[in-house]
Amino acid sequence: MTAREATRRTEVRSGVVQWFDGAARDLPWRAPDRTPWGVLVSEVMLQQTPVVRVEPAWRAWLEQWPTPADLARAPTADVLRAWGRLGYPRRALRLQECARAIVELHDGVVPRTEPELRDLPGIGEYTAAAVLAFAYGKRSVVVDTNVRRVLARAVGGAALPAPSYTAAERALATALAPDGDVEAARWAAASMELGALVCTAKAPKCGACPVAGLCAWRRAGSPPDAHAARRRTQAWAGTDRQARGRVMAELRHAAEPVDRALLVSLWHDPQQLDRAIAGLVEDGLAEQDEANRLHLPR
DNA sequence: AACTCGGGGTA
DNA sequence: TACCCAGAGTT
Repeated sequence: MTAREATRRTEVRSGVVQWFDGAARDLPWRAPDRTPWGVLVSEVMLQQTPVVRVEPAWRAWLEQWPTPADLARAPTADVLRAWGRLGYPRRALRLQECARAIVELHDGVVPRTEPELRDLPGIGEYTAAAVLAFAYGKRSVVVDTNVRRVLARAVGGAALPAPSYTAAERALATALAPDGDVEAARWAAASMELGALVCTAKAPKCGACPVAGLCAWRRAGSPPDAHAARRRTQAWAGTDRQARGRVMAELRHAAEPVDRALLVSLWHDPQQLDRAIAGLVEDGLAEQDEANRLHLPR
């Protein structure tokens, strides 16, 4: 890397962080009275679910279960109902398992080291780094879909990052993270926020970008996405996932165990419905009683 | 490395 | 419609 490139990276960092001082959203999990548990809950809810949908669910969740111990002893059916339509309900299951592990292994306190966080159910590379930075203000390399896009454009000169996270991206993010705890945590929040508000996937607001003049993608003439041909979004209508979602929605609303005959009336393909139910039972999201009726786990 | 796993808002 | 969203776990 040339000295000029090193300088440019430093300017990108400082420009984004200064922008963040005036542009940061007022999110509840950033409030001064937040707890590490509140931060952890927010990060799990935000795994593939947009901020606007998480915010009300997060408020209700933290009111009902303000500590890991509270969630640990809750009926799982209540947990899955509170999760509602956030999507990927296995996350709710893992979040409760996570709370129980925190109680059992860490005396009810969210751990503050990366290995301990990574050992918790539902906590992967991103979430562990995010909790370290945002709950404890510790240096970590936080790379989510926003950061990947910001770095791909500003430093990599590409329209969008590759379909899957690469070692080169991790290395770049690691090299870019400031040395100090406070600075690294601030950079993590700022780079995510830029990706969420300005450097968006579609129609980026380059006119509002603090580092547009430094952006490698713009300097290259804003070339199109080189990976476009390899991207493929998963279908939704008629999929097993939709069938699972339909069953879960019914179980959430039902006060009593649900007869299979009722579920058949909700889905056009009985075999696919069977697969969906078997999958849900396998995942621990649903249970069958002696009369073959379905209900949420107690 | 490639899959699976929800659901809704937006263009 | 298609795309996108503060990813994790399994194969």
